[in-house]
Amino acid sequence: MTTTLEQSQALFIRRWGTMGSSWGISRTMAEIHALLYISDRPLCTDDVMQMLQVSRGNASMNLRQLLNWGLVRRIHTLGDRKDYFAAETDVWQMFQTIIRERRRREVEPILETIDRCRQMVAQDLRGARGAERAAIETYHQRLNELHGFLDMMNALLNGVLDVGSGGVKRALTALHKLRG
Amino acid sequence: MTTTLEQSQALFIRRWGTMGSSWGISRTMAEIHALLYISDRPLCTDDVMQMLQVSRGNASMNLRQLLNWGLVRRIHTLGDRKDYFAAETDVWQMFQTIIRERRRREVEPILETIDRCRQMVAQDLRGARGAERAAIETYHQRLNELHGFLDMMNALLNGVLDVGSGGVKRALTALHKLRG
DNA sequence: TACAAGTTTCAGAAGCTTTTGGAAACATCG
DNA sequence: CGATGTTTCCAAAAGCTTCTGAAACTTGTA
Repeated sequence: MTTTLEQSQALFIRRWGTMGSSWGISRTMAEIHALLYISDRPLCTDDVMQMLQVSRGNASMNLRQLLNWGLVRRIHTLGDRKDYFAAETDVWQMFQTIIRERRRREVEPILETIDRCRQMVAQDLRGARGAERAAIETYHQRLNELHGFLDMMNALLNGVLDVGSGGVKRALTALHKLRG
Repeated sequence: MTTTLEQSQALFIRRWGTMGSSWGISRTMAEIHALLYISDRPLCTDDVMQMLQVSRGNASMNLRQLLNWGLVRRIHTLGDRKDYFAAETDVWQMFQTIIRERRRREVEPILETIDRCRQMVAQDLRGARGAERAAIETYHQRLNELHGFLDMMNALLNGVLDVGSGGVKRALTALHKLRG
């Protein structure tokens, strides 16, 4: 027999998994995260295997990845040798963790690459003439714009993380009042 | 012979492609976008094929996808039957487009699912007792928190999109002064 | 030390996504 | 209309990612 609760949870887990895959997170990893997030008690590897119908290896790999990200923590119970796992339940904390991870993996490498690309053409800019020069100038300028934008977004994100959920709420009501 | 400019551009294109794949955008699509973004003139399908070494079908498919997203536009030149393509070069505009697309595809479905999941267990909450009730309550509350958070982020994003790059810059300097 | 319970690793299998290349559809011009 | 050049579609192939299951490993216990 399947209860309404179980059906509802399965639906949520599936959706979270789908969303994960369009975010570069493996479906199973996202599903495990969803499962732990909505569970009212820590779960062990066998629980995960049984509830999501995945192999032991798979469950183990993805649990470790979640620990790596800092989205899930291990829980030891006295007198039980099994590892149990629980998800971070503070959504704001979760958000911070995800942002930091993604920034480290995605924004920083692109900023480094842009720097490197700019350096590579910097010398050529002197000395070049005509069409070649125009091409270099356009390229250089586009790189600058992109870099500037990413820097700004980084700063904005830092601001948001610093002021926290309360700060964002206050900022939003202020913004709302400003335009009536 | 490969110029420094070409090497630098190839590097940027590769990196943008890599980044794309961890964003749910196919590598080729991201590479084509990068190519058009840094080019100082519109390019045709053959240019793309030649420069990125991809097949005609592939180039065509991905160009269409970019048109769909609104990141690239078609350019017709008088006296030339070929289609030419140019990327949106205003980074802020680009950002808006990407945010809107991703929100439509990712945030909205999850909000709908959460609503649906909440409705499914709402009735069960009356009538349930003991452990079953505790499980439902926890689940319901976690869904609420997540929903609230996503709503707030949506509002913040709307705010950012509304005030534009100037507004964000002003907000950031204000924030910076506040804390000395 | 041997054993039991639990966890991690990894090579191969399965499944999914992307790419190719050719055929069909489409558009334009004389 | 037919010739010509361009774009789109699609089925098969390639490539990549994820998953499985069994073996290796770790840790605690007697």
